[in-house]
Formats: sequence, C-alpha cells, structure tokens
Amino acid sequence: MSKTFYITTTLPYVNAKPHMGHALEFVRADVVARYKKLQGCEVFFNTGTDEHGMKIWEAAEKEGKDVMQYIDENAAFFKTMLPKLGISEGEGSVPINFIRTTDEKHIKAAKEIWKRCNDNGFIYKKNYKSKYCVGCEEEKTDSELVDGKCPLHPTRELELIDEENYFFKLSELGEKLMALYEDEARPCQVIPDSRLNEMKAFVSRGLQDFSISRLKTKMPWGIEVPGDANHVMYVWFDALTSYIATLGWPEDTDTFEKFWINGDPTQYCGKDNTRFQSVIWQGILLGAGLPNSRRIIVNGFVTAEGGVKMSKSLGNVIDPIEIVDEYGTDALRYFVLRELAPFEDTPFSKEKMKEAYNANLANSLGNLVSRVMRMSTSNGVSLDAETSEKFAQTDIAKNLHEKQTKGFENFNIQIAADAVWEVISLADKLIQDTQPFKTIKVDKEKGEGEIRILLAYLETIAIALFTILPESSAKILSYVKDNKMPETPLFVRKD
RNA sequence: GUCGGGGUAGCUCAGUGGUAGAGCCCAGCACUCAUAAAGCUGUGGUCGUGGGUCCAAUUCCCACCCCCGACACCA
Repeated sequence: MSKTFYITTTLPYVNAKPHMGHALEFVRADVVARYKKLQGCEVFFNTGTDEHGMKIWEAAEKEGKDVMQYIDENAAFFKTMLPKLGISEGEGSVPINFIRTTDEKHIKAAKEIWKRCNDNGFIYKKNYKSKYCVGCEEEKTDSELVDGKCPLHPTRELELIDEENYFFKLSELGEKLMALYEDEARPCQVIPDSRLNEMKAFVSRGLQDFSISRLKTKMPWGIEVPGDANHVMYVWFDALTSYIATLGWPEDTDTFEKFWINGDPTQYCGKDNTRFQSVIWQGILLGAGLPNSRRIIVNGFVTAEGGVKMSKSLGNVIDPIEIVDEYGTDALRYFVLRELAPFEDTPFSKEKMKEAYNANLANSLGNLVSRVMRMSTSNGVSLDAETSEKFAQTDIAKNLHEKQTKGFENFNIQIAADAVWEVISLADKLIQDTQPFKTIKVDKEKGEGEIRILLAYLETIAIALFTILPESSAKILSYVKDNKMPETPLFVRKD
C-alpha cells in the first residue's frame, strides 16, 4: 500500500442546497480518509464546490443576485455542512481541502490542462449544431427529444443553432480508455463492477468528440479559453480539473507527485456522474498526458420512500442537516454508512431513520454502553491491560478485525459496520448468559472478571467505530478509560 | 430495441449444488445490569413462473413475466 493517499468527492454544483446524496458521499469519503490515516497513510482529502456554468448564471439572475454573491452564499451551505457531518472533526480526522472552481489556483489549472490538451492535439474548433426549443427557451439534447420534437412543445419546430465551439477529441481515446480499466500497473478501477461494465460498454460502442466551450456572448460565466477571449470553457471541463488543482498542480509538482501520482487517487461520485469521472475525466487526463485516477467509487441514489426520486416538486426531499439536528451527527453517519446500500439506490425515510436509530443506536449500542458501565462503575471494576490484550487475541476480536479490513479495503463500509454490530450482539448475549450483576454478589472475583471482559468488548467496539462514528467512539473510550458512567445515554431513544 | 443487474420471511436486504439467513415488525420468556426501556428465545419463506441438466437446484442452463440501470453534452 502507498504511504500517501488521495481521496476526493465530486464537487457539488452550487445551484441548490446540499441533499442527502451529498451527505452520503462526504461521509463515506471521510470514513475512507480516516481509515487510510489509521493505516498510516498521509491522506489528502478534497472536496469543494463547482461554481461555473449556465445554470448558476441563470439561477443567480433569477434571484436578482450578483453571481459571485449567489455562489458565495451557496458554497457556504456546503462548507458549513461538513462539520455537521463530522467531516474533519475530532481526533483521527483528516483535514479537508476545500476548493472552489472560482479559486485562482483552480482557474490556473483549468487553463493549463486546456493548453496541454491543445498542445497534444486533442482540442479543435468546429461548428456545433444544437437544437433550441423556443417554447422552453433552452437548448435540447437529442435524448430529451421525442420524435425529434420537444415533448413539452410538440407542435413547435425546433430551431437549429449553429455556432463555433471547441471540441475535445475523445473519439481517439477509446482504445486507451479500455486499456486503462484493465491496466496492470495503474488501472482505473470503477466500483462496483456493474458500473465498470456500463462504462466499458459505453466506450466500446465508440466515442464521439464533445464540445468543451461556450460562446461568451451567450454565457459569460466560465473560465476563459486560453488564447480565445470569445469563448469560455464548458463548465464540467473546468470542474474536473479541480481534482488536481487542489493539489497545486501545475506549479506544485511535489504535492502532485506525492498524492496524485503516488497516492492512489480515489474518487467518490454519484451514479449520474459515472461517465464524467471514469470516461471523460480520464480522457482529459490522457489528453493532457497526466496519470489517470486509480479508482472511481460510484454511489447509488438516496431515494424517497418506495424508491421514488426525491424532488422538490414532490415535496419528499429530506434535508440531511435536519436529520443531524434531530438525531445527531453520528446517527446520520450511521444511517448513511450501514442502512443505505453501499452501491445501489436505497430509500430514505424519517420512519426508517427513527427505526434504525432506536434499534441499533439507542437500544443495541447505547444501551450496551449503559449497562456495562453501570456494572463497572458501581462495582469499581475497571479494564486492565491484561484483559484488553487477552481479548484482542480472541476469535471475536480477530473476526471483527478481519471483516472490517475486508469491508474497508473493498470500500464496502456497510460490511465493516455490520461486523461491529455482531460484536455488540455477542456482548448482550454474554450478559444474558453469565449475568455478572448476579455473579458479583456471590463471587466477587469471578464477577469482576466477567465485567472486565465486558469492558474489553466495549473498548473493542469503540475502536472499531473509530472511523465510522468518531464522536461515539471517543465517548465510549473515555467512559471505559475513566471508568465513568455516561451522564446522559449515548443515544437517547426517540418516541 | 440492445446490453447489464435483479426478483429470497409482512418490510429492508444477505447468501448457498445437498433439508433457507440477518435486522426491523410480531409473539412468548426474563427483568436483582441497562435509556418507564433496553435483553433472550421463537413464529414466519413451495428463494418470480414454466421447463431442462444432475443422485440432489433457491443456487447451473433455457424460455417467459416483472422491476431497475446503461445506451453522451443531465455540473
């Protein structure tokens, strides 16, 4: 394993407030970052905001705001959400690098990568024909059309717009991309396999060049194309560059080498982003002569109940911050990490949240901490190094460690979390079977020994939760260490 | 339409060529440790339908039905 590790989320587009999918992506990336740090890696953890493009331009205009003011406000929502999700908070955390695509260093990097692609012959100018629906007053893509007409305005003829745009020669990179997914030395893995298959199918069908600029007269909110003041970069061309701009590329070659070349660069994204990350971004990197990403981890969507899409118009959107405010940071992390499928779409509902919270946090984990700590504190029994070390050698501890490693190494945090709850359940069973609270009254030494073992369980559980529920992990460890009863339950049961 | 994934307990999902598993829900037991409630035990499924291969299929193969995803300019 490499001694450095790079991980990034996709940069959320700031035309809306954070939703559950963002929270999911941030939290999962945070867990992986913490895990790698625990493994001894120096970790670079990146996120930020994507702030150019037509939609932002329009949204700002609609709200009658200056664009910069508008994106400052929206970027702040994302930035302030991070600590609420426990990102980069507390011991064991990895500091976040937050890049905005309006940052000076990002703009520099975007221009440089453009230049390099251009120097390598991957950028050219040609006429771009787009279809414009006068009814909607917007451009339509072919996939949006039904029988060649706008489904919302089927009686109107589409207007053809013909303008000059810069294009990227993705069509020449198909074979190289296919080879990249299978490369032995530095493959670009797409996780899970089903997404990789989709991408391979997509690439093998043949790739087309695509436009990477917009006329400034039509849409000025973007990074100016080097050497052509009439065009700005199409938003995602610049946005993708942020993953290396955050490292100070192109100037800071040391940091770039340390983390991008040698740091196993790992990217999280939502499933709607698979192609951008694993084909287009890799294509741009190839075009610029830069090393590929090592891994794209694709999350499913968080849906509303019944698997339907969360949307404002349906009124079924759940704000992650609202959940944090009601249940706490670790509770949201718990849900996102264990209750939501690691790679598939999964429904989120407040009922499910409450059910899972009560069953697995208040009852299982929280209650176990309470009952063990009551036994230990009221009998003055504390954990000693010997019991702790001995417990680490048990099959229970070894099995937990094995499963956690397997889960984390495969970016399946659910498996790593499941393993902890297995141990929690074993601890409860042990109490039921041995009843140390009874034993201690008839055989002090035996009872104390049993309680000490339970404390070792607790310690093991807390350590295993270090990356997943950092707040709770720290609390439990301090209860055990100081032999102190929690003043309030770890997770208060909700009615 | 083409390609890919899936249809397993009331719900959310694991899993396996040899008499089906977890969590939640529900029911019983216990309650002298624990958050006016935690715990333990248990009920519960002809593993989408119809064929086939095999001593044996939920697990492999074929067909069909249903669901989901991909099939480019959605930041």
